[in-house]
Amino acid sequence: MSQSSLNDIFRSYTNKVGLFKDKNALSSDFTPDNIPHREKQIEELAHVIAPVLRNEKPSNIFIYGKTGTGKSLCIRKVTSSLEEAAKESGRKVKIIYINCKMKKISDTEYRMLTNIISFFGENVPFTGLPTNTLYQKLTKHIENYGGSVIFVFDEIDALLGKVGNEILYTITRINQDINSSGSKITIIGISNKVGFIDQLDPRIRSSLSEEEMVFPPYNAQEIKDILEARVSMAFNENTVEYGAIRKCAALAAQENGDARKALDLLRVAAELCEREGKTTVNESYINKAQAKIDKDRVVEVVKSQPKHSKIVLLSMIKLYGKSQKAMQTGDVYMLYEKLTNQYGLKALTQRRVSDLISELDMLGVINASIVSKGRYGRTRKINLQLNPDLIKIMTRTLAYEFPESFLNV
DNA sequence: CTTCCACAGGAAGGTCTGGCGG
DNA sequence: CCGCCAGACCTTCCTGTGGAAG
Repeated sequence: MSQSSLNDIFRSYTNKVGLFKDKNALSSDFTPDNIPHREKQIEELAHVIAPVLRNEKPSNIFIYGKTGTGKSLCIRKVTSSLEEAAKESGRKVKIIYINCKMKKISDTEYRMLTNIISFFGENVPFTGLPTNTLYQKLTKHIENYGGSVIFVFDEIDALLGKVGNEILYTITRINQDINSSGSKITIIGISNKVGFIDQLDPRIRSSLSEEEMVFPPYNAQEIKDILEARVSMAFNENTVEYGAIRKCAALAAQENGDARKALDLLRVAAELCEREGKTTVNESYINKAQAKIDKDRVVEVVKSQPKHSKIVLLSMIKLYGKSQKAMQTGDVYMLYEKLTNQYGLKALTQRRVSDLISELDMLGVINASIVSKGRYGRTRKINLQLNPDLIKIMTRTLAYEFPESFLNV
């Protein structure tokens, strides 16, 4: 690229009035003053936790709703105004908001506890101590606090199994143990899996769902309202065509009424548009944005996979390249073994590879389902229903790490 | 109806890393 | 320095299973 064209790029940025007025308004952690179509839920939530202001213990709440239905947003809104109200009336209220899905931060029992304790101002070593010690520390902190402590566990379904049961059970038990100290604990659980509550330990289940709330998916009309409100905040006037908004809403409504998705689409579309130097976002950019989001996600995931997982994926791409049709675990494993040998690596067991395959499935890189072929066994049918473009990109991503000869087997 | 394939996927345990406190 | 701990990542061993073929 010549120097002058580089100058052009920068000049065009400074001279032109951009599309965006405040891009922040499209980000997923932006809390607008007004949350459309959630007035009822917000009111109900407020009623449930209001007793805090009278030093009474509110019911625990369990909130269910699909991704992008405004659960976290409403909770954030309600808890922050509760904090304000508490400050005015001199009540002690502490909100402990934990997103359980945060990798490396709150996805294990130990890390979760570290995270919670940090809300009380103590920094615990991120490894090394026995969990027991952490539980003791936490109990002490809550006892000493002498006010209302509200735990918000967002995406609580991410800690299914032992981790979740252990933590939730202990926290509910702390509540009973410290009755005398004046501290009160309330738990708000947020999940996007319907069946989550049934998979919990019965002792926790009843206590967690004293109060239940459902956030229904937004329909296309509602998403359109949301988008319009945000568009006027985020963009300069007359930069987004109505058709683009409609398209966005339609796409997002298809995907379980996910408003976050709609906002992402719009943001990416506008970024693409801006990059091309155009001044109005129209429908075609929404389509491009959709494709870009999908592509970026897959590429990102593939890049961050560990080596063996990449080789497994490579095996699948090669098999797919040959036959263009679905394959099964055994086929993939055979090729995988061959490849690892060539690379001078020790192959993992089939048991492990089976897990890697199902991980790739969950990450949406491949599409696998269990099928029974009667006499010919029961296995995973693996499909790479990716477009050729994506397969090319994946191969290139993988080729970056493996020698050329390796790729042409 | 039974058989039997080709795995799925649970359980338990091993090994390694990074880090604690004494 | 030691012994201990949590967690990531694997292996070993295992039981379970949908449905075409016989």
